[in-house]
Amino acid sequence: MDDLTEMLKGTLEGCVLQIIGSEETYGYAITRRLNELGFADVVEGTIYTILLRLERNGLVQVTKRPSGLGPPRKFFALNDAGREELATFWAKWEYLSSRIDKLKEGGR
Amino acid sequence: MDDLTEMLKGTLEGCVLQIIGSEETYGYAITRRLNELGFADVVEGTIYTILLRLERNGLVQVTKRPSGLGPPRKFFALNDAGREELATFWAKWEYLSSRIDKLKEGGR
DNA sequence: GTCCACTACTCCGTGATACCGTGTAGTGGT
DNA sequence: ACCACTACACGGTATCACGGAGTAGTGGAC
Repeated sequence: MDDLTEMLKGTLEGCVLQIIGSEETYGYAITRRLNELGFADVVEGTIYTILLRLERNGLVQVTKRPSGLGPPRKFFALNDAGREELATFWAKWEYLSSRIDKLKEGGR
Repeated sequence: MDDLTEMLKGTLEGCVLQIIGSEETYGYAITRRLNELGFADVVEGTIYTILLRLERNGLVQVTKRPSGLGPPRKFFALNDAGREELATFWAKWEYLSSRIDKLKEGGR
């Protein structure tokens, strides 16, 4: 699938929130997970900027743990604000995707 | 629904293409149509920049016609390149929305 | 007959976001 | 010693939707 960059704007952050919400994890693993899920072109740099933003916005709780396999990992977990943000994201996604699907169906 | 701005990136242009593809129309009417369809906060300025971009990228055929109700209207219709771009857009949308829905369902 | 509302188009600057390339580090295998 | 893989960080770039302001044309209210 060719370039999805623009379409990912606004949704990729939500995807990261969802992944963090389902289990405490770290940047490198999140990137691999997204790649597996079909977001093939997403690279680490992108995920790290998103994680830094989540941290800055107070949506996650961060814990640094040694890895035994490379440098220490920064584990991310959602806090209450993060869970709320995730719910908002899904509400927006439902809203948007329903409108667009309607438009596709001939949309009157 | 609160701010969808970021989520619309990359999709709004496709929506405009779809509307133009279903009937030859002009900027002001496209904006009203989108508002009706639930894209409530989309404003004229946004649509005009998209229309200028479509024109610049050679995806539309433009015809100016007098209105009898205000200034003349610029009618837009898809050309072959535009129809191709529209098909690409829907393919991307299908791809992306299926991945995201899968992620939402617990996505492993 | 002057003001206002509605239609219709244009331009410019702003902010948010994903991407890219590069760099730094730690561990383990050959 | 070198290389591959893991893991994080940073700085610059392009794209896009938005906001605001401006310009025009028509017709109705008073």
